[in-house]
Amino acid sequence: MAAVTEPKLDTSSAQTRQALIEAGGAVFAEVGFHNATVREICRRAGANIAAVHYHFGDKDALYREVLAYYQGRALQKYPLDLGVRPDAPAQERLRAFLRSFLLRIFDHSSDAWHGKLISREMIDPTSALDAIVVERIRPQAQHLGGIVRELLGGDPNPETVRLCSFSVVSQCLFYHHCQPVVSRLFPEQKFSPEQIEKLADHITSFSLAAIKSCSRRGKEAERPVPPKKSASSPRRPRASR
Amino acid sequence: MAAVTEPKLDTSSAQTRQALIEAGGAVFAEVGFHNATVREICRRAGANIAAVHYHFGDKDALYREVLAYYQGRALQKYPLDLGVRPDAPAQERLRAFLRSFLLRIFDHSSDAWHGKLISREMIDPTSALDAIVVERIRPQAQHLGGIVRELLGGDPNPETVRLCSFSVVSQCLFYHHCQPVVSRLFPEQKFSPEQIEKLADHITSFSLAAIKSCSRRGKEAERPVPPKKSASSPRRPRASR
DNA sequence: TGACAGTTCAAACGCGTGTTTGAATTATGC
DNA sequence: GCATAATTCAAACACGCGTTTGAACTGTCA
Repeated sequence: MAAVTEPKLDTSSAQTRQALIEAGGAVFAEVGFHNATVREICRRAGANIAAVHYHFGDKDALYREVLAYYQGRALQKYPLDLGVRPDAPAQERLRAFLRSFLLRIFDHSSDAWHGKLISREMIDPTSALDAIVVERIRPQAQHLGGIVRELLGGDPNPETVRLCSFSVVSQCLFYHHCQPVVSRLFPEQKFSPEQIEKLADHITSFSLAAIKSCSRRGKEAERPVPPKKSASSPRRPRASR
Repeated sequence: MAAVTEPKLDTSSAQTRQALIEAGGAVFAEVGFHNATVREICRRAGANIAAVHYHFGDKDALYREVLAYYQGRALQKYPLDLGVRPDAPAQERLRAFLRSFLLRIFDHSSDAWHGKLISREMIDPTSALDAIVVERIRPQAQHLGGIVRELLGGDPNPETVRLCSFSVVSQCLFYHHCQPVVSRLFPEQKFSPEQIEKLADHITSFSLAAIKSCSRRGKEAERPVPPKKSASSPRRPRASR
């Protein structure tokens, strides 16, 4: 209806191609690659079933195209550092990383589908996961690892860095992976922008306190005491077998 | 071959029924309900394709049966408290809860399939999820919530309890949901029993330190200061937008 | 206007799925 | 031992999937 005056803003071919990518992003993000059907994608794109074959070749090729397309947009909208300079304090960079992660997870606009696609790859991997790990996840892991290493201070054990990084990032991934459960357990829970900021606050302070304690514990064995006022010695509970 | 002397230890019908449940547990746990095929389950059970229909009715009914069967076994092998008394210190109970959770996740014996089945339900829910939330997840959430509430001390904000519980449990779920990624990022990482204990140690101390800090922060606003030596005021970083 | 390439369309193909069938086989009870 | 029920089996059915097809449509240039 709206396209009467300018029947070809772009070539009609490019339009359907774009519509397929966007509909594909939506469907793949919602139900995953395996459960997504070409018919549903074409229906949402307003295109014929054969359009996927004509424009991309097959479903796999469309999926790769969708992944590549949203990779660029997601990184553009939510860079890892969210505008915080790399020489900013590690605490600030951690908070920026976590906010970026959460915003990506809870963003329901089309720009955020990439994060959901990747989360789905983690659980039901396709052949595209190997490339995703190298191109997207490894850089994120190194980025976070750098922050954690600085927070731990000194020359921390690589395994400690890894464990702490996992502990941090897992708190974000939880809200994406387990949304069906969370919404059933706490139906009243809404994820408004303010709630997301509270969530980022919580995860940031939760993680900072924990990492500080890891740092302290790790150093106890080697050095006298880090330059802190007076930390109450953290007890390490052990289940009495 | 071994069953020559006693061709019917049980009725042969009950045997195939049991074989189907166990094969179903394996296949459902490996690839999820949607991707599991009746043919593969029957092949592993050494049964005919029609056996599922004959003994259970359809694939959905078999799935529910599998879920119910392993529910009992998993709770028996890995109770929430792992033998730690409910009047034990909260720190000890937290560690028991986390060890139980991790052991369930990394246990590759058939007793542990239930945990994997539930984890899969979280991500790709079937109609069975509602019952699972009520029967399994809610009790776990309440169990953990009780521990966290005690660790926070006083009369903590329910939202704080929820956020901390999520932060704790997410660190365990991560290792189940993201194993494909973890194994690609760190191929050398193995999850031996000793590694799992180290992991439980890490998550326990990480969480304990973080919860303590939450407790401190939450009380600052209302009461003078909790009975602690002298806590260095935790700064809350904010990204300077 | 008319040939032509680019694009869309409804229909169908081949395949794998869960399910069903009716005969063959095995166990059970008199 | 034999009729009867319970169980297993190979084969097929109905359906949805990704993919392919050949005709119909659309816009372009001479």
